[in-house]
Amino acid sequence: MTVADVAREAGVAKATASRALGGYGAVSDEARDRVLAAAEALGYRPNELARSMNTGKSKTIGVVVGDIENGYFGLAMRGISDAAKRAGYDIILVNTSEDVEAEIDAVRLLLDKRVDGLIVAPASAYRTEHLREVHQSGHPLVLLDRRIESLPAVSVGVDIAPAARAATRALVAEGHRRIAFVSALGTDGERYSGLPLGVSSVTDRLVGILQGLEETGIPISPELIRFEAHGAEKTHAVIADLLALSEPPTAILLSDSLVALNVLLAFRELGIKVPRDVSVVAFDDVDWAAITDPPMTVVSQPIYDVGVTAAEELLRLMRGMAPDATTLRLPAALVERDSIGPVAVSAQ
Amino acid sequence: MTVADVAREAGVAKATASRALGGYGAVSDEARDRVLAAAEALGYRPNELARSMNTGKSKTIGVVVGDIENGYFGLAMRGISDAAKRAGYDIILVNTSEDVEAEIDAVRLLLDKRVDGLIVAPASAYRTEHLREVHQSGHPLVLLDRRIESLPAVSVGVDIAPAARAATRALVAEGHRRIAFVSALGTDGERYSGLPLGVSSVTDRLVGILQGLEETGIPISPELIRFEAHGAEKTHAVIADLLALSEPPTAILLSDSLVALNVLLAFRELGIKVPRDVSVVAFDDVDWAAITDPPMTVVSQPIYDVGVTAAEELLRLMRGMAPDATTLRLPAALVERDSIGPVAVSAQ
DNA sequence: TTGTATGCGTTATCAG
DNA sequence: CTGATAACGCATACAA
Repeated sequence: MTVADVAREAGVAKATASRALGGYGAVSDEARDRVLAAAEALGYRPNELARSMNTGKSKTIGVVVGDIENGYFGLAMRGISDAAKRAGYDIILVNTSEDVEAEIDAVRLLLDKRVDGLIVAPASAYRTEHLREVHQSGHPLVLLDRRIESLPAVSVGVDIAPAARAATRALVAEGHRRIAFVSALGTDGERYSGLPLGVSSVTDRLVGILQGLEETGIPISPELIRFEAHGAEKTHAVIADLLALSEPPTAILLSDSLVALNVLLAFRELGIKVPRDVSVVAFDDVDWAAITDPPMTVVSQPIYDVGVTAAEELLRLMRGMAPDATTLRLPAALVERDSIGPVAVSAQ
Repeated sequence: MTVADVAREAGVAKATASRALGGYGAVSDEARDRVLAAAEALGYRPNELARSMNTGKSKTIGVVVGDIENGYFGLAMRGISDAAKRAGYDIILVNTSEDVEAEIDAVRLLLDKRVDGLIVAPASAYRTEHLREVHQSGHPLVLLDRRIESLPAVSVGVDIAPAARAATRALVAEGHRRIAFVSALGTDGERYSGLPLGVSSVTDRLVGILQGLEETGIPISPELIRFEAHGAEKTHAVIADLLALSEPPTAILLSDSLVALNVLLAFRELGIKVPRDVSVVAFDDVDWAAITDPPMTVVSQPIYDVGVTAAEELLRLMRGMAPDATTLRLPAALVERDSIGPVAVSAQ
């Protein structure tokens, strides 16, 4: 069933049928009625591919994320999806497994499929030529969660540093001076040797933490800043290593909910009690944070809204409007529950 | 940059350039080299929309789920995505918020965009005309997680009944005779009045449970079968109601991980201890199940594999091959941890 | 092996 | 307001 069929059935020209069906141009009421009736009768459905071809618009946006299985992106995805749907857009979702090569391919393929815009959570802050090309060639692009300093594209994420600072100060207020940070970020085995890191959202956490430390006059100990904690085993090793230090941490900040989960698992295996032995604060107020023992103090992030905002900014860009700002950060907040306690006597 | 540009640059006809670029038909090595070089020089990228238009294939599959934010679908999505990518397919993801109308629209729109196939987790077992149409019109369709009795389309899910039966028997083995089942399924306020339910995956759980009960000679108590437990408040109400019964349950089976979370939350508020006061088994071995207090006994489901299998079955269908089977069920397993205990003395 | 001409289903242009 | 006709970018039957 094509427009031609409908036109013939309605006794009008293709152009008229097309106008009536597409709801544009000028069509007499009578002609429109005949066309619509014919379309209904024939069960006509437009071929969106053909339509896209000469409008140049596909009513589709591409979303490229590292791990859709991760609750963080799942929720952001939901926000993107809801906002996009409201505007009549569909979403092509590509999961890169945090692999830059896969990201490069994905971006190219999505452009080949003529998506109207792109939302990308960049896997790396270093390999960014492909995104720069996209941006410079005028394709609407919004960076999700992570920003790239050298790329003036719009980025939408969470203003995490202030909350990280607040979390750190909350720890210091309970007497903690040996405060560790554990992240799953891949650093090719290298130890911490200064900012920035490869992923801005992790950098921002650390920036806030270091600021909180400095303000309270606590010296920064590079040996307490740890990466590569992905997976239960590696995380267990990182925690065991940290605890074996001559001056072990009395508090640990956990970079994301997956790290938090693995750390709690390691604690259980090692017989560590929170907050008796170690105090803990995790980034991201995941749903299960309230049922851990004890309920976990966390930095809550408006992830769904980040998704909504990212999509809305992209829509602005696609309409040719100026973005609200080149870097949009939504506020995070410290949600105090019971995983912070005073420093254990034996550790003081 | 179009094929025409490349052809001109390479000094060949459009058709030759098209063949060289598309990697089909017969092209001399020399011509191919010239075309590829020209394409490279001009930065040519194919317009996949145009390509799709006359091949009839879009290399895209549509996936329609109720809630991408839900870890279950997030993981299944990952499986689908991985399998699809291996075969060179992209995915258009639509979230329906478990709304049938949204599902109907989504299916129609995806077809308009000429997806090559569809994977749908049906929101309802009753409103299925749209899916029947899709199937009957010959479009490759795979049902995810939930099957529809009257629809002979391929469905891929988990063989949950045997595991539900095993879970029930494990409960009975510890002396439980008052065993409840709590689900988030919407039933318009109606109480349980027989099978099947609106969602086959929930029906299957109940079938297994009832079977386990019958086999062990325990009478079925309709008042212990509860629905509508979605959200923390409603779940709290359901639990409070259950516990206020003259003969309250000593064990509860939780239909999914979200229900489990809300029930644990309600327990905490009500001062109920697991398994001292109530024993618990939850469906779906969500990542945090191992860190609850105590670690939770669960029915583990191979969700990622369900996603992979669904995508692979769809690929078979799209290739015109017969499906492996019309109903594919992957095995579930009872993972025993510590949330099942003997019946409390006061309740016996 | 290569080139020519035509079709895919729309929208857009321009007379009428 | 309507109709014929030309794009859109590519694939493909057919001829050379």
